[in-house]
Amino acid sequence: MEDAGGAMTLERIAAMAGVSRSTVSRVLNDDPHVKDATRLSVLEVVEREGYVPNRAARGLASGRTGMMGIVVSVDLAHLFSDPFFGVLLKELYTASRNMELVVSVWLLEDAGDRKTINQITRGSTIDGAIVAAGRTDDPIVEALGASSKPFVLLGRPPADPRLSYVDIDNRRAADNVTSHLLRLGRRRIATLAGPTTSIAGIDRLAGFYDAHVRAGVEPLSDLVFETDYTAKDAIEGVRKLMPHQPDAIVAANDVMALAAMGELQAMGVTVPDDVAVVGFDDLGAAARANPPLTTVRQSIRMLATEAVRALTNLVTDPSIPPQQIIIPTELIVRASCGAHSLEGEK
Amino acid sequence: MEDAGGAMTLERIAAMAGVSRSTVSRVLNDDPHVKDATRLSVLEVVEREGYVPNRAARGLASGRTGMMGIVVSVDLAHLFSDPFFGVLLKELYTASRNMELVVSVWLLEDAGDRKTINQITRGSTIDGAIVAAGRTDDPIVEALGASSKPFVLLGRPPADPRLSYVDIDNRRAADNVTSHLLRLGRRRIATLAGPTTSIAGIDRLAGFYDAHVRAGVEPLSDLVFETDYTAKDAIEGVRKLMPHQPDAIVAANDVMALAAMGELQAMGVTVPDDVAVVGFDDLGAAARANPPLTTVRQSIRMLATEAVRALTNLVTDPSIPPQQIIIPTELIVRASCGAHSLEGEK
DNA sequence: ATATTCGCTGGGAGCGCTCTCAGGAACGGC
DNA sequence: GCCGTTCCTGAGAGCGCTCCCAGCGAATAT
Repeated sequence: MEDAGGAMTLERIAAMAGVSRSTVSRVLNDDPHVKDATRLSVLEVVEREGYVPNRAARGLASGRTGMMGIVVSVDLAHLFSDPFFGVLLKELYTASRNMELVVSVWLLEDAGDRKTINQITRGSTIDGAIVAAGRTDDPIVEALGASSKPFVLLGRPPADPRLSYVDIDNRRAADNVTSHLLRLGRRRIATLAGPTTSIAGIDRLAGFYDAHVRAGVEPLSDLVFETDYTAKDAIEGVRKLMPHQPDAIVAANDVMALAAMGELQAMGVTVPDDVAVVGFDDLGAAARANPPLTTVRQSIRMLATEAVRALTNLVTDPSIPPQQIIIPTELIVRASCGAHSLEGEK
Repeated sequence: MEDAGGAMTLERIAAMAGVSRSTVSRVLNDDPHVKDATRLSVLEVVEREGYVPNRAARGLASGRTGMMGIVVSVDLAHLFSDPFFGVLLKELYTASRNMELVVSVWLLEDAGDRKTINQITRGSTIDGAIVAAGRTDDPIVEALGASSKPFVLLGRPPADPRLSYVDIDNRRAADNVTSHLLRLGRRRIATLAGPTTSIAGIDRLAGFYDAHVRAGVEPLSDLVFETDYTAKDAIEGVRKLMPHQPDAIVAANDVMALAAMGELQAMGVTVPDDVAVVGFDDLGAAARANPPLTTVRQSIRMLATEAVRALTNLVTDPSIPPQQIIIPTELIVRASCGAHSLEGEK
């Protein structure tokens, strides 16, 4: 398995297999116009030699690089404190591998980094990009929109129907979890909402209202507290909300739900008897909490798989319409909502 | 700034600037044999057009791709629960960007993933790799060693002098922090050691002993507890160690140090008066702990910068000897060691 | 004055692939 | 038996760049 003196080329593989360069190329690209016997003998040589085609040559000749960019334009401190990104990266990687794509990473620390933006949008390094942008008015989104480089956003952009994106159904999920509490008889449901600058925050709050409207319950404005998704904000929120006597709290993520439970218990409030608490994300810690946290599970794997699939479609055929995909979520009922018996409900 | 109809090429830039292809190429590659006036006028056109050279063509012609692989072969669950990797990735990215390199990511979930290993070692996708491998007998290390692809390991390999690596000085750091405790009069110092399968664990334990030997203090075998770097192990360790009456605990990382402090306090033991505690990593949480944790700070930025630099050297000139670099650490003295007054000591 | 060097520039070859086109072999229908 | 069709294969061009060599004019040496 050593290096056999200099780089292997298509031509050399062809000579070894006793066919032409073209035929080997066809085999490598799954062209059906090759006799099975020929294909097999070529593959045998390819396998034996551990031959890997030269990506640069391939890219130059075909115009496609087989590389996908993962573009991250979010506050980095914020990014890595949350295990979400690591898992997302891993799932995007796996999905890309399944599509035989190489993943390159582009971090935009400074949103106005023109040089990097230029390389992403105009450079020939990547065929397309999957973009995680904190703000949807991010310059990279605009720059990609103006270029002809295909890209897929992670997270629904505010209202631009020309963009491709993959997102979870935040609104319906928040509706479901809130409805669950209403069904259990809670009537003074508070929420630790996400920031109104994030679409996810807006959507989750909208779902919270949807549930109330459908149930014919008046949502109480005193019971809405806006946060920045942090444990600190959650604790402050609980202190501000408790005087208004909520009987349940819908937190916009698990980090806040767990912090809220802790603070409630420190205040001598029983969860879920006095106040039910539900979260969003289904972090590993949610199941281990005391009481175990009722929450919304989102499949990051599905999100990643669909994002890569959508991007591949766009790269393969740029004339197709924007790809807009919503990933369903799953309500995970545990004890913190006061309905342990319903465990397993979807 | 829109796309100006089809991809821009060297040739077109050359025509616009009124020079030849070769001259533009020289300008782009910082070749000194270009008149300043010519260089300026070419750069002006390049800038104005937002021209980005075709990476595939460049790679094909030059034999170098300008891409660096970050190869991660560690248990992924373990990986992303620790903020370390995220920070490392970010720093590696930044260092690479400074060197005009594009970063591609390769995760080896299954260490025996021959196809991926083959692409890394024999493919022409990357010029070289920076490798974070959990075990040094990882197949990817062996495969890279057998290939001619330059690579740099993050973390010292056991004893192979032919490999390039960058590591922090774990042994000296552990020595320093232990010596610090000895200097403060502690004589029954326990340690929550890392696993003996990890070089970092071995080195830190060796440093722990070094300090004792130099101080003429006999280390007590009852006071060494081997862990897997987890909070759970730390708590178990504290329970096992306390009957042997240690007056200090050296934890192999901050996660364990913090867990140990918590457990000690739950047992009614005062930190640092009864038992001093020190850690390793200087996580953000270390400074916020109560009492604030004395620990060892390692510069991940420096680690990343040096790794990229070393790899660049190897790629540029494959004939140079293996690059072996040790990054110094810094002892951060806070209150948990019982020497608050020494704050700021290096 | 001519010979030699030097600084700068242009042209040609070719990196290893893909893709189009052309053509030979095998096959069926008449 | 010939022609049209299908199946498979090979040859050629060319993707956009780098690198080497050659060549030009100007500066320096003889």
